[in-house]
Amino acid sequence: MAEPAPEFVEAVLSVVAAIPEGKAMAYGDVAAAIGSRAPRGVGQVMAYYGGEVAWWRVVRASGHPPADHEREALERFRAEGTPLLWSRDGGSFRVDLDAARHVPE
DNA sequence: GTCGTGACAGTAG
DNA sequence: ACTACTGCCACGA
Repeated sequence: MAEPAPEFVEAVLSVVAAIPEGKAMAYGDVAAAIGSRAPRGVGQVMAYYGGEVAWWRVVRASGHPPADHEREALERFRAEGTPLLWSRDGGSFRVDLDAARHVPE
């Protein structure tokens, strides 16, 4: 599998690590924060090095958590008090980026 | 230099 | 709410 370049990885991890508790960022926002436009590249890094960072604070532009990881993410969000928007039946949720969006310097 | 892949984004229906 | 399509960038082969 394709292992991302250390520089790009370091840049992504740095941004993700800078997200405070109760906050969140979209993949596109992270990419923009490092001066790139590769939300997919960010996803690649998370897939390999996500175990060393708060990957749950990185969600899609719609606020949906990463695929196959929403259960883990939910526990983190619930523990950190991240603003969540639940569906009417409570079967699914999404992060309220309007309130939880972290704006890097 | 080209192709396939990906924890994506945005728009259209 | 959903699916489908296109566009984007980064990486390994």
